[in-house]
Amino acid sequence: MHKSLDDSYALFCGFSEKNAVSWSVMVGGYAKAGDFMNCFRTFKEYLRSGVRPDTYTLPFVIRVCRDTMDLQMGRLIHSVVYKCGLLLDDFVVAALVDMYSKCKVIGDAKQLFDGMPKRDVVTWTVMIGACTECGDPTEALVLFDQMREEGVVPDKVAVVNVVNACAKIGAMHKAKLVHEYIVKNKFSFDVILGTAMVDMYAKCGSVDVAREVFDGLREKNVITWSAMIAAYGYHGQGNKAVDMFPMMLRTGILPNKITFVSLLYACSHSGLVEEGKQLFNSMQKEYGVKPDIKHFTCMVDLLGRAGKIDDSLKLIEDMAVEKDEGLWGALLGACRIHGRVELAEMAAKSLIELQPENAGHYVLLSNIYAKAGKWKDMAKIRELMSHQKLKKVPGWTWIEVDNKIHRFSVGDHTHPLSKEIYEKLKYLLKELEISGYVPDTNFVLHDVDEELKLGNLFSHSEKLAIAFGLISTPEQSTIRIMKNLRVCGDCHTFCKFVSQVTSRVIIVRDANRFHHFKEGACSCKDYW
DNA sequence: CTAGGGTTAG
Repeated sequence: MHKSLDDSYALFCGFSEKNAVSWSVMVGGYAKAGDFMNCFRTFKEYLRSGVRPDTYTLPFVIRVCRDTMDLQMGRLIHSVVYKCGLLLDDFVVAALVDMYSKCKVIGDAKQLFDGMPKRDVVTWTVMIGACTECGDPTEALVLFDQMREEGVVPDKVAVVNVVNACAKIGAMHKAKLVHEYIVKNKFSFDVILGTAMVDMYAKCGSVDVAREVFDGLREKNVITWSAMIAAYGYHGQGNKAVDMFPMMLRTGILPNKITFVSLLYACSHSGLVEEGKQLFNSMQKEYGVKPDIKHFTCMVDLLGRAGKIDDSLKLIEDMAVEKDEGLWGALLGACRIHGRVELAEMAAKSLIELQPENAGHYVLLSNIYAKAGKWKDMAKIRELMSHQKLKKVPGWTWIEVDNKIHRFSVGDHTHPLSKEIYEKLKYLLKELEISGYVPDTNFVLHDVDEELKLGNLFSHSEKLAIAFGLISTPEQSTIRIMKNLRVCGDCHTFCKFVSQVTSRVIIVRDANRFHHFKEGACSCKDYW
């Protein structure tokens, strides 16, 4: 397999004097060829040879650690870096930061980064990407500002990383600033930057601006088209997503696996059952793309949401692909919508078997029991959860006001305007109740009495963020919020009423999709 | 002799 490298290695072994260059060519050669074993082996020989590893060789081995997620080896090499006195070297540190971030230990990455008095544009870029990767895009955006303050001029790759941070956090105002920056500094919209921008605007809540950017791009490839199709999907505009497909084909671009995931997702979230079936049936026959578990999951979701749960079961039984938690999750979701309690139990059991530590599965089943009034079963699930010390993932909601991102958790009192927020909420609830809003305590998973439940529900992070948005943004302006979990059923109803009573458009990005609330209705048509 | 960039389910 690595015949040519074997020859190189034989030749290399014959060198009477090996220097840093010949070592690094050999180590790097194995790394590039994906031969990790030999890469590490040669690197160890290198260390033993007494020649000091340098700024050229080390990044190769560190990148192998990143690609194999070998944190242990990564830390070992970090200690070698220290011994070689290369902790201020941009190439080496950038590689280490990248390795730590892919291994999800952002603290180690940041510590290294902070230890450098001067950092080049690549090292900054890697650090910015690391923050986004590890779930702190706010920090990524702060770093972008710091970088410029220190006089480091961002290039296109740096900007793509910032665009990604905006996309991930959904910060529309920041997104526009970054866009202005790109235009002002005359970065050309190549296909990668262009695609990242399409994705950013869509994920910041504006699928129309995403489309404008898309239309303005000179070059588009299958990734660009897939990003646009996916965007229509998660904004609930399935028809537009489906319409893009023939347009894409006409430009001579062929679909890949992800294009079909995006298309099927769009169909399932807009109730386009026939269109979805047709695409699913044609993907292998006409385009040579073999359906994998994700495509099957979309189909289970598509059929299940539409109430065709038995068809969806049939599909699961007949499929020749290994079943995973996502698949059972889709079935469970359908059971939740259509009140199929017994089948839900079966799906939940499969899910819990696969992932006994995932609290979300228990919560979903518990909510299904709650909706069906099966309190005893619900109590059993809760008991199971507390027995295993399973905690729900904490929910957060973000809102961007005055170019600052404000974050709320349930019952949060840490915001400087906390008092005003709760007063607004109280006032708002009175108004909503007059319009017919009834709080739905079924969605509260706590063993507390009704009054406490109400208090809890009242202070969900979504509601706090919306109340804050109402008091801190101009009347009539759109309110955009982002949540890390799925929006709860009561908050969904709440948003509809708020949009009605306050004449505001509210755009909510939750963990799964966008909800556009306007005049008392949601773009998801309650089909989520 | 080196480095950092875009799409996807539940």
